[in-house]
Amino acid sequence: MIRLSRLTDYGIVLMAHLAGDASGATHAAREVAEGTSLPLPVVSKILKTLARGGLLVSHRGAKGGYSLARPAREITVPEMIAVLEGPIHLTDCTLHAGACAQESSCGVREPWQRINAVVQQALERITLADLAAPGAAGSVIPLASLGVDPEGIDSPVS
Amino acid sequence: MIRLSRLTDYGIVLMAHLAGDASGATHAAREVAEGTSLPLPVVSKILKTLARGGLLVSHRGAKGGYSLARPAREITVPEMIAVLEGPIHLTDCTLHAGACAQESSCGVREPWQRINAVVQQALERITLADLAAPGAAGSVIPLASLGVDPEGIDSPVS
DNA sequence: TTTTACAGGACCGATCTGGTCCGATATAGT
DNA sequence: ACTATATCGGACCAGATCGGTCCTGTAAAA
Repeated sequence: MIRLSRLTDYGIVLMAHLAGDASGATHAAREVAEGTSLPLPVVSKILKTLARGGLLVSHRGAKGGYSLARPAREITVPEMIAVLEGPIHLTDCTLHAGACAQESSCGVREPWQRINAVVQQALERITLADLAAPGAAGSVIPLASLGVDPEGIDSPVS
Repeated sequence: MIRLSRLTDYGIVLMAHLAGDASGATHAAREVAEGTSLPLPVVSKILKTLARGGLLVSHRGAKGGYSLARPAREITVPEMIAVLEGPIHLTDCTLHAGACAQESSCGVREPWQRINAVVQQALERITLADLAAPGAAGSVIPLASLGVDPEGIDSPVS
């Protein structure tokens, strides 16, 4: 369903949670787990992945924990996705050539590359800061900058 | 990886193959399988799904086969995806509320709904006809209409 | 009536995902 | 120095999903 895995979903929620504080202080995994009502082992695992991917910095030992490696405004959605589950590519053939037996006759491969890029770019304009907005609701995401008319969201494309 | 399943990928290739002829004639599963170099059982299974979803019309019996239910220009990518693997929703919580324990505090849910819509809309502007272009290459997909500058595809977003 | 070809399943193996747990290591405080 | 805390890195497992095959029934054409 063009979906991302639940772990990735959780990961972004965790990132948003950390960005929500924004005091720059470190937060232990346990603390984040309680704050998000997610099981500690899962949270721990995901935070480790995010730290290894360079989106979080970790501090070991007592009073240790995680904090954002960069300001929330500079961390994009596809970046998080890439760290959590690899680079975005809708189909196999967008990644490596030769997977399809008849690249010559199919003519679909090249268009997919572009579609892929379009999705990637659309997501790239959304930063963690957009997701971490406390009250949420309303114009959190600058839809206009995505080249999409907000009014048209619910209506079919002509 | 924000990917769609291989079956879906195949399905779109098959649709493109059928759209490539455009004489409106019916094509048997075997014929399509040979034309795309894909195993017959797989092709058969996918074509059945597409027919059940209303994107293809089937003709049984001798000289039977499949043909497009509508002109290629009127069949969009998300439509095909929806038939092949259900509606597009990036995360669980975009589909049904209550899956997340703390919808109040997380503030991520609502933004995701919008992101989802953005991706959906971006894909909706691409029709089967765009994918079926014979020679392919070049400006098959009207990137301009997607609100994306073609020159920026390979360069990072500022 | 025979042949062709779709309809609708059941079915299975392989892979991936979600989730848990463990020992090792590094830091802060006493 | 010692202890408590908390990340690091990996192994590990059950369950779900996915890709793929096959079989029986039914409709249409020759």
